[in-house]
Amino acid sequence: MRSDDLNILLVQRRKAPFKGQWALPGGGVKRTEDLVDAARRELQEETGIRHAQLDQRGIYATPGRDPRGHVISVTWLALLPDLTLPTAGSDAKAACWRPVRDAAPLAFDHDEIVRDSLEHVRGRLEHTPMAVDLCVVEFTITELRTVYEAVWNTQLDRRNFHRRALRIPGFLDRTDRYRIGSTGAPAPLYTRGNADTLHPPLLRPRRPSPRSNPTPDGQGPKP
Amino acid sequence: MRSDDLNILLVQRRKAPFKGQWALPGGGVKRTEDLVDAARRELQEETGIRHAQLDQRGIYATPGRDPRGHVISVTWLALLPDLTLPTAGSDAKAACWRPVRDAAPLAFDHDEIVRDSLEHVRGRLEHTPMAVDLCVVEFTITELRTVYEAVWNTQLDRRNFHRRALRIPGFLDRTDRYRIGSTGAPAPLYTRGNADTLHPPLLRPRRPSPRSNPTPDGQGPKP
DNA sequence: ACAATAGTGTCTGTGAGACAGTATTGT
DNA sequence: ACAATACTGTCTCACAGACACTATTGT
Repeated sequence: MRSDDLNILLVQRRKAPFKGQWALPGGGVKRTEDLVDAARRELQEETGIRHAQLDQRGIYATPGRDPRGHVISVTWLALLPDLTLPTAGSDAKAACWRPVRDAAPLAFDHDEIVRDSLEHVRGRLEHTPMAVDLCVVEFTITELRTVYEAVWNTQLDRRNFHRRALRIPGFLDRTDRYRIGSTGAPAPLYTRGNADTLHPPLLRPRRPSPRSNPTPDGQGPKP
Repeated sequence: MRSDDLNILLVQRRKAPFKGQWALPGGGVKRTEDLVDAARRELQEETGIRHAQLDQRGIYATPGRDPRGHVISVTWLALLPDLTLPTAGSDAKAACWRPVRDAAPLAFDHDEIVRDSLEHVRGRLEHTPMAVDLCVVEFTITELRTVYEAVWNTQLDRRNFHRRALRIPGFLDRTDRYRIGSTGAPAPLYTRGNADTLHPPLLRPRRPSPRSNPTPDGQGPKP
């Protein structure tokens, strides 16, 4: 998450094929190495990022996806708040964050990988506290809602989201601190709870909306 | 599906390691071969089954999962109605269907693979017409419900299931034929519709049940 | 007649979505 | 005073789940 937008981490390729083009960071696995260790190592080598929680996502093996031969790629997913700044590494000329909307076109079949992964995250946000990974350690309900809105690319009703999020047991732990500095009432800060699945789930809107358009009511209350 | 129960296809290993033990069918990929072709070939060699629709499921690469070395396994999933009888092939001493409940213990980490895959199928049944793959070409609503009950390991209300399944556009196409032979009214036969996702989804019961136990009302109507 | 199955209808509780109103802050 | 934000409450519609009833078959 960077400035209320979902970004992905890209590197600019130093070598052929696709030299100079943008791609997802990655590389080969060594013989003695577990897959997740290889992913972690490549991430660090190419972007300097450490300590990210990597979750296995999928595998891509269509013949011809890599002009060098029959390359099988295992993809990994990590969600980070906006604190990290990537630094280019050995195999990469440069590294940067790019809004996921504007990422295409990428090298290899990485557009497809990004598309699949985004859809995966969208679904997982409903049943896991994964969105918390995209917030700083202590966050407000509004900041959490901003994450959901960015990933789902929708507008959510502020009040209904608030009510539903707090109803889920083990999702959010309230602290005794508040976010101040901006205009408005001070917003309580929350941390991630101990639940690893959300019951009930926090479902994204599915119907086109029964009564009216999904327009937030901007007008104030009657005096 | 065999006799209202969800079964998985197992082979008995002919060679070490785990010689004589039951395992999922599988084998190595050749250099020129796409992954799905390798899976299809191994399935046919070891069990004689052809023409199954294989979907990629996951990848398993934990070091030590195979005593022969660092083996990375890509797993594939196919759902079949109960017409097929496996025949043992080259690398397998025998092949059989086994109820998924009674499958453990299997060779390697195949118990874990089975567990993950079952959970995956359980979720997919809510959003895809995948359950139809476990029925014969023309099936009754009751037969379809039996599939859902077997996979989810629950009892579903006959009438509510009926109503909800038929409400989903593109899920089921009614034929003009009926299933007869057993007692009771003739049941209309259906075929799979053209939808590839279910809107609205056919969700499995999540709450413990608000009013009473999930007991079907066995008693007949009042005269 | 009776049991078993298929199909339809009704009722109720829960929850999502829409929206009003109040409280607290900075400008 | 006013704008912006946080929080609470109410209303309505949709639907899941529970269950009653009718229709059609075989024994």
